[in-house]
This record gives sequence, structure tokens and C-alpha cells, in this order.
Amino acid sequence: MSETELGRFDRIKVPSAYEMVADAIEREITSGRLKPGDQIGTEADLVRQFGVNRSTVREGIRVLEQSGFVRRETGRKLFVCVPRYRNLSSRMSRAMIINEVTFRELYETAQVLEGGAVQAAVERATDEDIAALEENQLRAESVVDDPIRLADVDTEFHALVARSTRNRVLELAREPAALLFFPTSEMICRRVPQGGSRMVAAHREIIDAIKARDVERARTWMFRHVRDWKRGFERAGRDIDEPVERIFPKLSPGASFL
Amino acid sequence: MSETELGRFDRIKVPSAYEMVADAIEREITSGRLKPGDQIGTEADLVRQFGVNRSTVREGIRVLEQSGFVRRETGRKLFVCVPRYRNLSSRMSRAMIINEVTFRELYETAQVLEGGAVQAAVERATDEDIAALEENQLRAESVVDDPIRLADVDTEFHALVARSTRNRVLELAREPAALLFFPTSEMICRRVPQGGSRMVAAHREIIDAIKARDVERARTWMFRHVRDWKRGFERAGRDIDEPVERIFPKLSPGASFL
DNA sequence: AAAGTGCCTATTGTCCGACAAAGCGCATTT
DNA sequence: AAATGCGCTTTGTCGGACAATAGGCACTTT
Repeated sequence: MSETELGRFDRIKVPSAYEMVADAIEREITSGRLKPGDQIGTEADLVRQFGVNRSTVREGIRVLEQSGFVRRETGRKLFVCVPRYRNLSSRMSRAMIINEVTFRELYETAQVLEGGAVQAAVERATDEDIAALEENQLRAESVVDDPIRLADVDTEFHALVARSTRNRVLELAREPAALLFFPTSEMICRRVPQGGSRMVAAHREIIDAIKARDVERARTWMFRHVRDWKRGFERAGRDIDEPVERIFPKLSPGASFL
Repeated sequence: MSETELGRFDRIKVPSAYEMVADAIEREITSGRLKPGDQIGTEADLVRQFGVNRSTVREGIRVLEQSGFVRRETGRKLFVCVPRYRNLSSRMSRAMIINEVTFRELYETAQVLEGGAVQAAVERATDEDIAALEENQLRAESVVDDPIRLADVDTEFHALVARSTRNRVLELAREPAALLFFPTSEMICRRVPQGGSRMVAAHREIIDAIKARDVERARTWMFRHVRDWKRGFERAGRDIDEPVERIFPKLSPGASFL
């Protein structure tokens, strides 16, 4: 009875009641019949509608909550919500940690995604976006000698660049990896002298390039900036092919702008 | 009492028991003390260990199952598993649909990610990877006139390229967007004459470029291939800035290689 | 002895009923 | 009108219960 046994029939999956509850509600949402902001009834309502026990309804609700389709504001009132990506991204990040991805994989992906993001940002950043970047830069300059704060501001910088793309798919694609940047960049800022000032200088160039709508310059400096990050990692005596350590990416307090 | 009211204190979140159960188990997993494959006790065991009711344990388990940290094989025996990305990616895809991302966002991201992926694939594809690509190409040629099958094979082609990067972070980053490619590329194959043969030809060039370790050629052809995809979309009379329709991305049967 | 069969037990999925705590709306008080 | 207090609703949790199923074990068959 091996896994790969050949057989005429597919495995039969008997759906359980709580799964059917979750699926039914999810279908209403993905089909658009339930819109973000709509209220879903109380648990008692759902019990009546589905004709199942409240425990069963609750298990189904847990599934949906975890998926981000519904939310409970302050422990009350279940309503449909546009799934914010944060939850999903952070779960992906954790999945990557457990899969023991290496710094090299992270670095290579960062080059691709941050490079692509800055290019799109050059094409579409609004005045507002640029103002936010400048504001971020001010804070960066003021904490240039504080590794933890600087790493935090750097994380925000990249998120702001991504937001400037006005491309939610791209923004989303980089987020899981981005959540893993912080722990390492913090280490780098701490261990590498001049790491901070190089970082701030690179940010400056990138912002200026975005303002000047200069794609090449923006890409070049983003590339250098990310390469510096890798070099810092190496200089800190770490092997680039070792798994990113099991530092759970704490959502930093400054990340509230997400 | 506005949302943005200024206040000295943060909102207090009282953790509920089922959340604590889920968090406790998740911590054991992310910290590495529970390893993939390890068995978690029965629900009764967990009831004893945590000292809470079975309903509470079950709600916690639903959360973990949904996150992909634990799994139940055929309705029995709870065990830790390496979170496979498929679930998470498909959730992200659905989130994107609800957020009504546009084809333009998808297209731009595809250029960045597929371009980056093919570059890394050129650098690191193994003989095995190339064999898999060739095998895929054979199938593509045999179904060149069948839009549905061809779109399916195309989806697999890109997944194989991504796998050839040997970079799980990059592979993961593209997956949520990639799951949204299929429904559109199927439409394109159906509506655009010669779409199929152009697609197969592009695949051929890309595979050859990977074999020849020719980065520029690989990038060029991947770029053209993705651009053709966009053109097909436009020629099918669709507006590139309209939200990707609410086609739930069915996991196609051929995607079992993931 | 190896393979097939049926039974027993552990475990899950679901249900019922219940209660304390916390949120919400409304009437009352100041 | 604003603040206070009260009752109703809803959630989170609990204990107990039962049918259905998976897994293991003993038994039978060839």
C-alpha cells in the first residue's frame, strides 16, 4: 500500500460539517455576493441557517478568520473583510523559516523584487509617495547610529518603495521575504561599521532617482544597497548558505503603516 | 470616539484560550522543538496537557491546520508538517481577487518575477530540471491546439522554470500571482489564433537558452513570452486595467507536481 | 505461513445544554 | 447634554454524550 500505488480510483474525501460551513461562507465572499464590510450573522444565526451545532459553526469560523476572510472586531460582530495581506505574509515567512531557506535565496530574491519594485516606483510614484520616502529618510538620518531603529526604518523604506509602485501584486509578492529582512539587517547594522551611513546614503540616491524618474540610477543604487546588505551579512562572519536562523520575525512596532 | 483618536494607551487584547493553545503549539514548531513528522498527541492528550475543554483544543487545532503547521492524514493522527506553500499561495491568490487587482498589476509583476526566475534558472538549472522542461515541452507540442490543456501545460512550464532556480523564496514569491495566470492564459489561448504556436516557440527558445546558459537570450524570450500573454489579453478585447475577474483559480489536475 | 476477514477499541466529528464575562443599547440620573 | 447604571445579547468556555470511522488484533482460510 505505497503512496504511489496505482489505482483506478481517487481517494474519497468526506467533507466534514465545519468545512462545509467555512466553504459555504467563503464562496459567498469570493463570488462577491458578500462584500467587505457586510455583517455576517451571529453564531446563533449561522446555527439556524446551516442547521448545525454551534461548536461546528465556531470551528468553521476559525478557519475563515485564519484565512482572513472574516474578522471579529474587539471580540464582537463577525464581518466580511478584505483580507489584508499581513497575516498571510507573516505565515508565509514562518513557513520559509521552517523550510530553512538560506540567506542566499533571500538575497537573490531581494535583488529581483527590490529591483523590480524600484523600477515600477520610478514610473509611478506620486508626490505623496515621495513625501513619505523623504519623511522616512529624515528619520533614518536621525537614527543612523542606532542599529535596531535604523533596521526598522530601512524595512519601512523598502515597504514604502513597494507601495509607490501602486502595484498590489508586486507589493504582496515581496512581503513574505521582506519580513525576513529585518532580523538580518538589524544584525548587519550592529556589526558593520559605516553600515548605517552607507545605508542612508543609498536611500538618498534611490529617492533622488525616483524623483528624477531615472530608472537606471534607481536600479543601480538599489542593487548596491542590497549588495551591501549581503556584504554586511558576510562580514558579520555568517555563511551565506546557512539557513536563516529561527528568529521569529517580530512585527516591529514601526510597521504599523502597513 | 474616532478610530484615529489619540490616546496614551494601546488597545488591550485579551488572548482567548484557543489562541493560546494554537500559539503554544506553533511556538514549539517554529522554535524547532517539534519537528516535521512528529506526532502531536490526540485531542484528549492536549485536553489533559493544556487543561482546557476539548472544544477549545479543537478550535486551536483548526487555526494550526489552516496555517499549515499541522495536518491530519485521512482524518486521523495529528502531526507536524513542513507547511507546503500551496495552501498559503492559493489563499493569497483569493485575497488578490477580492482586492480586485488589475491585469496590469499582474502583468508587471509577471515580468519582474518570471524574468528574475529565468535568470536564476540559467545559472543553476540541473540536468534533471532541464529534462523536466523538455518533457513539458513535448506535452506542450502535443496539445498546441487545445487551449485548456495548453494553458495548463504553460502554467506548469513556468512552475518548472521557477523550480529550476533552486530558490524556494523566489519560487514562493511568484506562486500567488502565478495561480492567477492560468485562468487568463486559458482565455488567451482560446481567443487568439496562433497564440498556441507562439507560446510553444517561446518555450523552446527559453529552454534552449537555459541549456546554453545564455542569460540574455533567456530573459529576452521570457520577456517576449510574457508580453505575448498581455497582447493576447488585449486582443481578446479586455481592458488591461480592469480587475481580474472573479474566476476562482481552480487547482488544475496537472498541477500535482507542486 | 501468508493472506484475507471480522471484531474491538481509540479517536474524531458532531451534538446538547449550560454559564460567566464582556459588549451594546437604552433608560435613568445629574 | 453628558455621565451613569442596568438588562439583554453574544461570545468564550465548559462538561458530557453519542455515532461513525480508522487502526490494531485475533481469527479463519487456503
